[in-house]
Amino acid sequence: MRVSTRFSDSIHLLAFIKIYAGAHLTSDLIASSIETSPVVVRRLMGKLRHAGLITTTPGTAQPILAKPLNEISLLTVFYAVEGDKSLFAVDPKTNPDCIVGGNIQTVLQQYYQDAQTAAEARLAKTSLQDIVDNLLVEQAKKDAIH
Amino acid sequence: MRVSTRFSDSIHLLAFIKIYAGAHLTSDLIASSIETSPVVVRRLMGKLRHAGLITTTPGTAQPILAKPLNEISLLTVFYAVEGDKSLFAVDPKTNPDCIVGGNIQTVLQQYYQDAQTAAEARLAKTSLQDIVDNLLVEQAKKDAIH
DNA sequence: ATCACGGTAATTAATCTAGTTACAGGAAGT
DNA sequence: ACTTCCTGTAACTAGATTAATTACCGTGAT
Repeated sequence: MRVSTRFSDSIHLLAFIKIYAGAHLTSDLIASSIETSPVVVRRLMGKLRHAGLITTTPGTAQPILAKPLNEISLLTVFYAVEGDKSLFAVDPKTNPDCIVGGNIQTVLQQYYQDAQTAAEARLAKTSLQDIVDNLLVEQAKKDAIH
Repeated sequence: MRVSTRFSDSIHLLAFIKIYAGAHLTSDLIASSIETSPVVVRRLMGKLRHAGLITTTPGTAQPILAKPLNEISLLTVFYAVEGDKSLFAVDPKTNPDCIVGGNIQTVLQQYYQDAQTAAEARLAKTSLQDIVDNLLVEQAKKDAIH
């Protein structure tokens, strides 16, 4: 199953808006940082807007963060762009006339949910502000070398 | 970002071998429980064999569990069939000449790893014997009703 | 009015999964 | 030996998902 980069790109996008708040933030400029197309950026912004994380005005650049970044967790972003999609997939079509095939979904579902909840709890602990702070630290490390 | 049903099907397969140990365990029979094709079953068995979870003899039915099921965790099965594939995908191609694009992979990687480790820790806590026990309980519930 | 944008739909290309077909070879009964 | 029932794999196909692209409409500022 192919892995989506929407989640990573959305975090990228939000961090970019924060860090380059002074620039003329067009979808074109943001796309050049993510190295994707402006349409992809606008699609992501659409999902983030629906989730109430940013506000935008049609026809005008400059998306605005709707909340302070320390109030937005990675989990919030994940839900915004990926919905409540599950990390582990149950095979929905198995033989119901079999002890295994007839009950496996019920049994696996709970363990999968536990694992996913554990992962989500970690994502909930990290805010976008943490990401921005880390980005600046990493950049400072690079600058120190050169 | 979603795990294929190989993981679920492999758990199914191993549980089936245990529960129906008395039957003539051909890949055809197992496939009829998973509702897939015998070839898919044999492919999965190949991975499980390489991981040392079962032994098989070419030309002969009856795969054999290489260890007691309480010594095989869900995480072991996950690694056997999915490798160390990550649940969250970093976007590898971003603009290096940008504070965000140039450092985002490094930063996200650690948080993603934390989240994945948390999920894996949960998977490691559950053994295939737990799954089998639960399957039998669920089946008993059904039988009690009818 | 023009120009620079965002919003969104439709299409395409690449990739992954699972199902299928095909076939070589092992094991066991006759 | 021969036949039959299997496993082990490779090759191919169909479907689903993702991201990139093309295209077009509408908005807002100058």
